[in-house]
Amino acid sequence: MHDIRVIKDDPAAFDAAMVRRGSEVRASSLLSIDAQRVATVKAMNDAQAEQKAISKRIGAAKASGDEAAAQAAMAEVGALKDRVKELEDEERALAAQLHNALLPIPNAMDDDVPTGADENDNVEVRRWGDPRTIPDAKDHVDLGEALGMMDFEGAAKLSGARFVVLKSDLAKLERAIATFMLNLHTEEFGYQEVMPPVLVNADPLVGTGQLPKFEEDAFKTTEGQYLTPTAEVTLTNLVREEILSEEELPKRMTAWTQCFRAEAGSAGRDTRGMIRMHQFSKVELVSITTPEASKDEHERMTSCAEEVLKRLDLAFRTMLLCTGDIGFASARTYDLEVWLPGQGQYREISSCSNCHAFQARRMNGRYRKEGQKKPDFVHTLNGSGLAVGRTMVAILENYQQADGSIAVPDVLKPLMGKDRIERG
RNA sequence: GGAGACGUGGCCGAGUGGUCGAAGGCGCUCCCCUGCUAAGGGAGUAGGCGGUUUGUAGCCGUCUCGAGGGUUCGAAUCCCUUCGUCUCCGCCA
Repeated sequence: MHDIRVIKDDPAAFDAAMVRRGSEVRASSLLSIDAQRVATVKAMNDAQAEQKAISKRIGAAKASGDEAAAQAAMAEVGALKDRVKELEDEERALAAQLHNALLPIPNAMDDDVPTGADENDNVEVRRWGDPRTIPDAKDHVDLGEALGMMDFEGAAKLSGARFVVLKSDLAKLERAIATFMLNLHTEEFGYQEVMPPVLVNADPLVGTGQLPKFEEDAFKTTEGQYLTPTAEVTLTNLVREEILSEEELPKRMTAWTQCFRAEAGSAGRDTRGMIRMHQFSKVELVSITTPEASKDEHERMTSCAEEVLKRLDLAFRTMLLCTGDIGFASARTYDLEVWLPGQGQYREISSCSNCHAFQARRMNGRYRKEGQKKPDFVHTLNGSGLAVGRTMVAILENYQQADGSIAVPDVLKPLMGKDRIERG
């Protein structure tokens, strides 16, 4: 969410930021609501002060036994009471109107975010590893089904399309991948492991920006709660309504959770295989930092995600997303794309975003700077470290053997207890 | 799910209709005193919004005692709703 006072200070900058976003929102419409609001607040405060003063006189008169003076003052305050209530209602309505107008507005982006229309305009910033070329490479679906460990038909019977049932060593591989990632992030990078709920109220989703604009992407229960599309929601919202001390920052958290997405806008896209599921697991990274530290933290977080791919010896490239591809809440985003020999292309496996104070303002997450009285909003960052399902896809396709078996990456061998996955 | 109790400032804890944003204690900050591995004295110590202002300093107004609504000239204090916590029972992984 944007700060109306920042918009007021420099409406032209806000308008320019929205033009880059392709948003039609302009400062003038917001500022006129705010001007009404401020005028109403002023009138309301004045009326409240008057009412309060008279009420105190009544109290004093009663205390001194001057019943006549008390009655006179009570008569005086009668009309004022309605006026106060009227102004309070008006103020509340205008504040809500402004709030609701600000909520669907996307974050402003950093100046160095490249201008572009869609993912084709993203800019490659680095590349690691040699993309494997495998003769007659199979994709993960053929590999997994041939092993008898990846069952889309069984999943369809249970839950419909875009679900998968993993069995035997692939079920175990899911667990091994997640454990490897969690161990790396907690033991080497200082992230605190968290096990959050996957069912949340609406407020946290408003906080991170999934609501109100993207309601159709989420699964909602009959109780009015939502299945979380990513642990970014729960981890980030842990600082909701909090005022942290500066020493607590940066706060780094990681969680392995199931993620649920309706994929409402993706009909027909990636319908084959495990790339785009309604349910998948992901190891998420979240950092809460001071405004000064978020830029460096963004680089650090991205390198933490990259390290996972390096240790798995999976070739990847790091992309700086362009203005047309970046997410709603993000000011700057790196995507990691892993090489998939079965598909002959790089595919997104992680997305690391710096949201600045955009989410913090929505959830009122703040910190107090040492020696400073007023609290300030924290900066929030989130990244996948990594998507577990897509990592499995990458391992299957990159480590496939001519006989259809899968070599286990070195770092996963201890967790798998074997160095090859083959049909049993 | 049933019954009951409770929800106050960083923490503990008073306050059951009148100047209470709120006693007292602890913690913390600053100052003073003391010259010793401790104590004493003083001051300060929530957040939001708005105004004033060069200013995220100060000052002024207002709102907030889990949240929302109501009664009243006036509510932390009364009523309703709701969320949460605890205890007992039931159920259960």
